[in-house]
Amino acid sequence: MIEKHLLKLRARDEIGEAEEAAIRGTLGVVKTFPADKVVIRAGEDLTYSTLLLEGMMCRFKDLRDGERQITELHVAGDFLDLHSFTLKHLDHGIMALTPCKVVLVPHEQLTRITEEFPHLTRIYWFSTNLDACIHREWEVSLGRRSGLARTAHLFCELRVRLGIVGLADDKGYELQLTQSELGECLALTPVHVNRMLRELRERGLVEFRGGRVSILDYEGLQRVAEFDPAYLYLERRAR
Amino acid sequence: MIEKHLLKLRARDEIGEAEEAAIRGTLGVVKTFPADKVVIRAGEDLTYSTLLLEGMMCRFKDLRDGERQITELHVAGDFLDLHSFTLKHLDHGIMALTPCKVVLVPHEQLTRITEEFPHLTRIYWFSTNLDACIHREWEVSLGRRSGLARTAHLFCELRVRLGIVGLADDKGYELQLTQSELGECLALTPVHVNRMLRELRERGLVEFRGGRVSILDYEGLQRVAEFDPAYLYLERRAR
DNA sequence: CGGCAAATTGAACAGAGTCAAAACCAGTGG
DNA sequence: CCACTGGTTTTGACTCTGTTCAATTTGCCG
Repeated sequence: MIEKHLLKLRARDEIGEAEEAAIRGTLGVVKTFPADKVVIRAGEDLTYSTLLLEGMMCRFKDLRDGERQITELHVAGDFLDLHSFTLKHLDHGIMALTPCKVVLVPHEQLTRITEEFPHLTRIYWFSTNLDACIHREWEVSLGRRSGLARTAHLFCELRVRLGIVGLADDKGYELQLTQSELGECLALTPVHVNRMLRELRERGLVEFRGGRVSILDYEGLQRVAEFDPAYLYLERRAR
Repeated sequence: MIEKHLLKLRARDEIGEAEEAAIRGTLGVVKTFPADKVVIRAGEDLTYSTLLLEGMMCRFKDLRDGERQITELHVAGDFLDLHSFTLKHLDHGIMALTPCKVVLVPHEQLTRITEEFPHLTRIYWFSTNLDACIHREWEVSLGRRSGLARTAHLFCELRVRLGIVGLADDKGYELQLTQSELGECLALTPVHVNRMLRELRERGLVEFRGGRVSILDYEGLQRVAEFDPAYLYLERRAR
């Protein structure tokens, strides 16, 4: 059930037998959500964290005028709100972008981990820091990259992150998002997203169509995006 | 020496005597840096974290064409790179914006904390999650807010964060940044920053001049910025 | 007093937004 | 089986926020 989660953790650090067992011991109820369902509302009290097993979710913040900024995409294997363990409630919402399956992890279980498994604690701490790395990279995208580069960059990021959990290869990956939703990630209007997708397609870099990203020229795509995967910390560190 | 750091922590949680002593026990060498000095380079191996005692620093990422995005500002009392404890090296640089004083905290001391002080560990984990909250809010600013609102929002954020450590009041606060540096935070050109500052001044909201932010109408400023301090988690949580 | 970075202002330009319309596509019900 | 519906995608024309380029002014400091 948590194979993808373990793949993600083990891409960066070693997880021993006892630690894996400890992780399995924290798992609670399994739940499913339909697409577009808001799973966690900003501000609500949380006593558990949520591990994404299948599907894609996102963190988002709404503005007064109805605009929405998606601040991070989540793929299978990600903890959606491990940070709620320390924050107790979130400053943002979390919603399903596709039908999703999750498993809940009660905070008291995580407290137990912090008291009995210091190394595993550091791994989970790392995991929330990795989210922060992604946020920073998105700040750079939103602040400095052109619409085209921004779009390309997102496709590169997903190529890597989905690749870690076996959901992407050099050919591409499934991505069930609308162009509007892409726009909510990229801070572009749906109209402009469409233009950027056409441009990337006409340049022979990627094609996004029918819920699938087809990578035509990964090298070229990375060049347009100025993509450097260093921020995703793919090296395995010794324990 | 670390009064401001304790003020920051205690604004959100209780710190007991033993914990305070433990924190003091982690402190290593004190260092000073002149303005504009890059203190930590992206990618370099780190074996200590750095606590800012005086001055202002920032996290930044450079792009190929020489552009720079500042992804977070740091004020006295902040850990600049507590996340380096789990990341081992940073995906971004850290530089001084003003003359600064810091104290180094060796990672082995932090490891000791994680092994002996679970509650304090959670507080520091929270602290890195708070940085992520700030990153998310900046994503919203960079993605969705107009130049004017973005500028106003930054002034509001600093009013709150500097206020916590006693460096700001309702009148305003010291801010030794150039308009170019503000532009690197806001992803605006220096020329446009200047125009936004004029607009804010002419509207009677804030005045930024001679290294000082003078708040003329905080209510109005928050309204323009759509500023909601919830993302800074000012409530104290019970232990 | 001179030098130089920072701040300021104006004018032309461009990337992305807005508005509007058409094409496409999947699901629904007669 | 097919017309209808509503959401999504696509394209064009016009607008606007913020950039670029260029020149001037201000202010600090040796």
